[in-house]
Amino acid sequence: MQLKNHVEWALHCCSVLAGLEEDQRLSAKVLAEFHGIPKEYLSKALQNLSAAGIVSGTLGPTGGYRLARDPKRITFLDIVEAVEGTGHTFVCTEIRDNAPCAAARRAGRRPCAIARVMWEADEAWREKLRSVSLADLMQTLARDLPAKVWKANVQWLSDQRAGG
Amino acid sequence: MQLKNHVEWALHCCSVLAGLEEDQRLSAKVLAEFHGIPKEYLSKALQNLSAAGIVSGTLGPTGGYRLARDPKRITFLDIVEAVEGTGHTFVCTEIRDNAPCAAARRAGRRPCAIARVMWEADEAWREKLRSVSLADLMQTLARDLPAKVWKANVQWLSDQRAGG
DNA sequence: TTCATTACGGATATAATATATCCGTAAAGG
DNA sequence: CCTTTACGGATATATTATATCCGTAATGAA
Repeated sequence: MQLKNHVEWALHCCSVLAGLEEDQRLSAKVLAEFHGIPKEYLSKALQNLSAAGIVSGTLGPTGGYRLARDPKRITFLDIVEAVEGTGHTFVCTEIRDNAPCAAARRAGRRPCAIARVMWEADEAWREKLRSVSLADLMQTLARDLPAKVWKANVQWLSDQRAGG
Repeated sequence: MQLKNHVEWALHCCSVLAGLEEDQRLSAKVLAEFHGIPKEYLSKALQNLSAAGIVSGTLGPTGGYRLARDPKRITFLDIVEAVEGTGHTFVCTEIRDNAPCAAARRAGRRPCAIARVMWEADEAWREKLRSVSLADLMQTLARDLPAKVWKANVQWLSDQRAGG
């Protein structure tokens, strides 16, 4: 069981967008080149983020993406669910009902006890992702990344827009 | 991202095995029939459980599976990992290094800040699964299941062995 | 206007994984 | 000796992930 690489891409793109000035935008092309990933496929992830209201995309030569709201109010879970969906990792197919001796009385019954535990684990996972915002990540990155590297990135990104 | 159905099957099989008397065993065939699932494919899951030391399989006409140790000492995580593997749901491909302007200094560095958060969420998921034992599940089932249903199941299972 | 650039979305192709079946082997019991 | 069993390898099919391609409409610049 693995998350799709869209999740990794989306998280990194959001962290880059979070470092932008208020009126700046980055195109899918630049984001793809910066991360060394295929542009067309990345676009799908960005469109998911857009549909989820996490980023906002605008058309035209000066268009591109920016965050749709304050990084404090964007959680890891928001981003992950936007590209990966909101389903449980565990899908209960109610095989308890398949027993040849099983009573066929399924109405109004509690969910399978096994599924309940698995879903609680899913919720613990979600709760952790819900507890970390994009702003939190930026703070961590500010500590982790050498200022030199940070600056080089910012420079390169703004060059892309300038150079055309 | 979904767990494979082997996880559901393995959990249900273990819960059935946990209800057995000390010297009883159940064959893959009976377990498959009881759950209405394909025997050959279920066998793969049971063999994984066996390799992980969760169940013990014996050959011959009276052979089959039983739990390899006390249900108190078998956790949901043990079972899930036996069939699903122990990998993280989030795989970090270090795309931060793909930036055209990135310094190529990867040695001795902390893991990516994004990956760290995602892995903490994975750990929260695992911790929850680690906290619930097969014995806990049996207690829940004892409360959930009407005595009548429970008895019918036990009866059917022992009939399989008797009837040949 | 005209043109280049962009997000967006549908259609399609390819690779990887999940799901499943089949069969041979060795062990164990009747 | 025969049946039943776990076990493991090989193979087939279905589903999903990954990726590409192209048409459309919007936007800004020349």
